[in-house]
Amino acid sequence: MLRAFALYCSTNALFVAAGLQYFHCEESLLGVTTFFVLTCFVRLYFQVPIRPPLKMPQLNSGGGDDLGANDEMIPFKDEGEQEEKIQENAFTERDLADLKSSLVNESEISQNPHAAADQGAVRRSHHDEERGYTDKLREQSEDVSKHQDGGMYKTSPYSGYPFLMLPDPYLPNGSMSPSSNKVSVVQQSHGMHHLTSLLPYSNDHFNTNSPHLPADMSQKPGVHRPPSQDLSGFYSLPPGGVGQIPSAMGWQSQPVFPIAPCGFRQSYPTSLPSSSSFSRFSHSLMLGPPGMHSTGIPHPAIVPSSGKQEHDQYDRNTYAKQHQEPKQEKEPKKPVIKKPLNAFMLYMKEMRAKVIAECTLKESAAINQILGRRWHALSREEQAKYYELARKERQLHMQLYPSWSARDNYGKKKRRKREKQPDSNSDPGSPKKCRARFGLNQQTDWCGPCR
DNA sequence: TTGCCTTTGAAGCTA
DNA sequence: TAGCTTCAAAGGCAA
Repeated sequence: MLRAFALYCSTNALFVAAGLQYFHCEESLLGVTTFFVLTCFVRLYFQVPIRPPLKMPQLNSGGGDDLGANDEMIPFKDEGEQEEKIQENAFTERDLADLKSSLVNESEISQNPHAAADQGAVRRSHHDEERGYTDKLREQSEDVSKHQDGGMYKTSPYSGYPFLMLPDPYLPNGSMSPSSNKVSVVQQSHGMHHLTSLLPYSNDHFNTNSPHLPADMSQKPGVHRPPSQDLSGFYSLPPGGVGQIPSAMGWQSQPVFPIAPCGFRQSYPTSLPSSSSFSRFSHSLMLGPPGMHSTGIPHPAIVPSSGKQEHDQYDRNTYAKQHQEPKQEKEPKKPVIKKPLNAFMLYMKEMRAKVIAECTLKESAAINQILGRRWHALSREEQAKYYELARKERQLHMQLYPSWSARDNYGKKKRRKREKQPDSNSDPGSPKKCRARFGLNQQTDWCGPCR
């Protein structure tokens, strides 16, 4: 029995030493140590399970008696069986190391299981939350790498984007920053010459408080008001309007805007210098009849009622044909007033040529996809410029065509009923829906989560 | 020849 | 009021 006790103590020297250290701070060290050693022996020798402590024994807790030193156990070793015990001891040390390791893991988990679970949940939630963004990021990064767009792309707005953005502070009092007052519409395509025009929106013209504009911008549609002199220079009068356009404002006398290469319509100068400026003038319109209102004032929103292709054909040939074929005079087609362009359309007009040049793409569907992603990648300020331009366009359009309604053009395209497809309006994740979900202003508030 | 594709936003319509 | 539809630009493509 005693021999077995000595043997066990020698083979479990580390364990016993650890137990001694565990109680080394006690006053009655000798009694506690003796009791602990005996208890350990009795428990382990008779295979009574010992519950490991939740906390690891504090080794070398600093100062005090080093009662836990291994040499304390030397008297228990049986020197005659030392070699045999060495191997055993090594084995038990490995077991003890495993036990310590398991205790460490258990301790770490048990110390704050909720925190660990929360951390995991947060990670999962964060991961799920960012998954959509990362998908977009991946798309964008692919797009960036694909198109080698060094300057156009910015750091992804998805990263670190606040979940709920504050209301968009852009355009306080309806005005923009001086830089945003003019939007560069540089179009460069396929090595052609630069086609640079500006949209020098003048606050004098577009500020609702401007004396140039009628005070009652919200006038009832259908009530014609003679347009202001400034506006008459770039927007034709409403069909049937009583206003007369000065002959000097005819297209022949207008400064010619450069013709966009590759058939691209030139981005129109939305801004209006007080003397002579246009809004949404395309090169085709500059050629004459296509956008020519009956008054002789060209306007990009006015196109032949037969549609785009006829419009394009009109651009190229109709002017000459019109002089050769007087038939058209017999059947004057009612001009169609197009919808004012929204912010994204303005952006597309500006950036399309650049994307085409960069990506050597021609299909508008693919280009528009790229532009759509780039649109979302734009900063708030950059998008705000286009929102402001679009807003002014609508104001101007409303001014010049007070009786016009978007309904007027319904059915003009004769579009077939499409199959149900997720679009921007039906997509719950679309910026429009997202703004509505968060109670944000549809035009001015930024929709962060949708970026 | 004409509509589709593809994008976002504005406006109109409907329930 | 929410949800849906249409149109605005653009050019290749298919029927």
